[in-house]
Amino acid sequence: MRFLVARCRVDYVGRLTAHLPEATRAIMVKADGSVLIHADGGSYKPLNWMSPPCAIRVSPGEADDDVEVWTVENKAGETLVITIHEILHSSEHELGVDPGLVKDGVEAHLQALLAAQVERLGEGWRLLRREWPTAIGPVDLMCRDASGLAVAVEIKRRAEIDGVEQLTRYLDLLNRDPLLAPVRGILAAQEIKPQARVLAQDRGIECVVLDYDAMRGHDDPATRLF
Amino acid sequence: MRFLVARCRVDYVGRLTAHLPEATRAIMVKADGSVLIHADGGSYKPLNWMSPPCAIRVSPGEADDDVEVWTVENKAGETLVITIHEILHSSEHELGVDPGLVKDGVEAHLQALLAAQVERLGEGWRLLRREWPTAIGPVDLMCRDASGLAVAVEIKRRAEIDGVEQLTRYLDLLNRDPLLAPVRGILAAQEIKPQARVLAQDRGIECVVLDYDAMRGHDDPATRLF
DNA sequence: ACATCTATGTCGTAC
DNA sequence: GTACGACGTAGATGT
Repeated sequence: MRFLVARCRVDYVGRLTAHLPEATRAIMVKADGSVLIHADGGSYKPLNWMSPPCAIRVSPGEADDDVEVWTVENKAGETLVITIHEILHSSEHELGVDPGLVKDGVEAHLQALLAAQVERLGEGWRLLRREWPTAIGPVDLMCRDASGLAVAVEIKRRAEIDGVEQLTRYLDLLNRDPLLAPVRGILAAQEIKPQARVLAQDRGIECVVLDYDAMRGHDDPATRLF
Repeated sequence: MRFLVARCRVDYVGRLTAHLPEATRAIMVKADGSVLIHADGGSYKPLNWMSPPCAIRVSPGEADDDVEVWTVENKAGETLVITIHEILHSSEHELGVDPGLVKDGVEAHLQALLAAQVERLGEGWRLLRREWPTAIGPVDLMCRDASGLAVAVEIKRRAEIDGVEQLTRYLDLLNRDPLLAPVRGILAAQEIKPQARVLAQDRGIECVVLDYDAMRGHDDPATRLF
C-alpha cells in the first residue's frame, strides 16, 4: 500500500462525471490497484475513488505547476485522472493478506433464532421449513399456525415498504398453490417503519416486532449459527 | 489527519458485533475523530470504522505485547476497540477543509433533460409538470400523450423491480382521481433490468431506454441544471 | 428530529 | 458472469 498526501485535482468519468478542485488530500493506493481520495472528515466514503481491478499510468505534468498526472482505469472503462501539484508526504507499506471480519447479529441470525422459537409468532405453531423455495425466491420461514393454516414469514432487521412488497409477491404466488392456500403473511422485524406497517395492514399482513436480546436469551446453543 | 500502519486487533460493538483478528492494517484518524481501518485491498469500504462525531481514549496495553488500546465511542454508544501490538508507521498531516465534489449525470439531470424532451416518449406529447405531487410522493413527470391521455413517468438511472413497484403504487392512486383517470405508466431509464422489464410488462407499464449522451446532445443550455 | 429516496452505492451469494 | 437482496448501508432532502 502506498499512502500520500498531496495538493491535487481529480476528475472521474464513468457511471457519472465528477470533479474535485485543487486542494490537499490523502491518497491511498492499495495492492490491487484501487485508489481512494480522502478528505480530513466525512466518514468512511472517499471523496472519489476507483474500484479494483485497475491499472495506474503515471505521466509527467504538462503545466508548469503539475508534478505528475495519474490516469487510473478499471475493467469497466471508468477513469480517474489525478493531477498532482505537490507531494507533501509519500510512504510505502507492506500489509499482507487480511484474515477478514467476523460478524454477528445480522438477518441470518435473526432467522435462525426465530426458526427455533416459532412459538413467538403464536402458540402451537410449527415450522415447515426455513428458506421455503418459490419461483421468485425463497420465503424466509414457512409455518403452520395452531389451526393448520399456512403462514409465510418475512424477516428483516428493519422492515420498510419494500419488505411488504416482497412478502406480497410471495403471498400472491403461494396462494395460487391449491395445496397451500390460503396462506397468511407475517412481517417480523426488530424495527418496523410506520409506512411499512400501514401498507402491511392494508394488505392483511400482520406485523411482529422481534426482541433480539430476548430471543438470544432463549437461544439453544445447538442451533446457533456462530 | 493521522495515518498509521500497525499490527492490531479490532472489536466493534454497536448495531452488530464484529471482530478483526490480529494483522497489519492501515489506520486513518480524521480531524472529526472518525476512524477507518483499511486492509491492502477490497475497494473503498474499510474493514471496520467509527463514524463521527466520536471520542478516542488511548490507554496503555494490559498484556505484555500490547503497545496501547484505543477505545473509540460515538454519540449512539457504539464502540470500536483497537488493540495495537506494534506501530510500523505513524504520521500527522494538515489537510484543511475540502472544497467538495461537483457531480453530473445523476437522476435529477436525467429528469431535467427528459422534461425538456418529452417528445422522446412520443410525438405530440406535452409535459404537465415535473415532480407531480401525490399523497405518497411526487411522480417524476406527468404528461399527456397526443390523444390527451395522462401518463405518469418514473425516471431511474437503472430501473429495477422496486422502480416498477413504486410506479405501480402511483398509478393505483392516480387512477382513483376521476379528473385524471385513466393514467398510463412509463418506466424510463438508462438501463432496465430484465426482471423489472418483465414485471412492468405484466402490469401494462411501458419501458423506455434513455440515451443519456443523445439527450445531452439535444440539451438546451437554458434548461441545464449545472 | 423524522421519514423517504438515491447511490460511481458495496458486498455477499445463489444461479 | 449475472441477478438479487442485505447493509453497522451513508448521505441528501423535504416535512
